[in-house]
Amino acid sequence: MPMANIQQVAKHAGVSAATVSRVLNGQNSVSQKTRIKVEEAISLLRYEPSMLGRNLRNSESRIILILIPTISNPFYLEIIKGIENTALDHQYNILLCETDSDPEKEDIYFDLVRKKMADGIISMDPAVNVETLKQLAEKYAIIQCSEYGGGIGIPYVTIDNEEASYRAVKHLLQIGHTKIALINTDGKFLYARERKMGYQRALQEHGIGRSEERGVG
Amino acid sequence: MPMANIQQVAKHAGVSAATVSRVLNGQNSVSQKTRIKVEEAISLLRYEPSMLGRNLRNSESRIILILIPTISNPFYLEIIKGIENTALDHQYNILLCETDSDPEKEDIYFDLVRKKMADGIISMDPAVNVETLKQLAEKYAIIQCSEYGGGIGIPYVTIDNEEASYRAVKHLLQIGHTKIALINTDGKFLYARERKMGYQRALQEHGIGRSEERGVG
DNA sequence: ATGAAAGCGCTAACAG
DNA sequence: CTGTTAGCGCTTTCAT
Repeated sequence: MPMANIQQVAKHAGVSAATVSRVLNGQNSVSQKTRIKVEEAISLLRYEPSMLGRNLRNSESRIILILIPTISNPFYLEIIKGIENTALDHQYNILLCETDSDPEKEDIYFDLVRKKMADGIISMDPAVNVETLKQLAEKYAIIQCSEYGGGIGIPYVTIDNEEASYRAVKHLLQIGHTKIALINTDGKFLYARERKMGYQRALQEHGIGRSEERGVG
Repeated sequence: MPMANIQQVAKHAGVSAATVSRVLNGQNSVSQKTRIKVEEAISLLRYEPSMLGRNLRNSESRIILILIPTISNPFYLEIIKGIENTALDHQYNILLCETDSDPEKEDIYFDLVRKKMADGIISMDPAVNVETLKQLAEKYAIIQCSEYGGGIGIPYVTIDNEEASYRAVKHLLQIGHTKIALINTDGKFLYARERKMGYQRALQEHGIGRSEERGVG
């Protein structure tokens, strides 16, 4: 006995498929009486709506790709969990894609969105092919999500280095420290400059001037 | 400009959608000339076949669920990679599902196959709800894959303990050892008895009898 | 509040 | 070798 479809439920309930669909999607334009009839038919037939039909009709897959260089790196685990939980709350599913930072493997996954198997990509692969990603982003939902992100012209989420640095120093000040050093890297990196700015802002708020600065060979 | 569909490709190539489909699926019942016309139209329109249409038509999602208790356990990583590679070779995709051994989370994933969002499940969660899994297995493709598997009436893959033990001992014998001990656990476990049998089989083949056996408090 | 009808994009059976 | 036709299961106008 194959799985019942929406038509059979409709017949059993003595209504049209459209009405069953309305019940399924929680539209309030259905009378209490009808709703109950439909719900009974649904549980009687153990009906489960098919995502295949719905997805085609809605032109969506409700799948999001997450690109990571390697699944073995625990750095990504917490982030992935967070993404996944939020996704599930919104009836989306996550396809975890290990790229090994290999353009060929990447391309397999890009194809998935071209073929509408996935609705979009959250890339956490710093080595991702930025050109391809940019092109894809013209037609599909793409997010660049890593500290390397930003500045390539597609939506991204990254670390607010200024604020993070500010908060760290602020914390140290609040618990009583007054001599706080910043160990930083070369100012040619944006994130280094940002961190320094946050550091200085916190100190200035407490009326503490930076004392000396020195480089390391 | 929305993505072209199979009809538009057909029109451009001056053939029917059916013929385009045949080209797409590599059927050899298409003349060389027609095939070329179609391929030209495809690349001209940058056509990418939609999996949504195809999947509905074929009543499949080409997605397989892998259930694991936690993604953080490196034990599963190699296995998952192996599964995934094989899956990709066969145009299947893997949805990695962390269950936390929580029946509620499990159920979310079971629903995915009931709703035809996934074609089947490979469960590597020893704590999986066996009853539910058995029921699902009546209608869907379910594999139990872990050392705890087997004996619950659904297809499974597990370790051949007898053979593994046999091979280990055999190896030791081949490199010249003759006094080989088996450190085992209680015989009430099937896998313990199996390992012992493999151990003995190897020894017997080399004409070596087991010497003594003792338990540990 | 409800139904009829059309259509999402594709493939397969059948006919020629 | 190729086209016509039907239909996978669902949602959404458009009527009523």
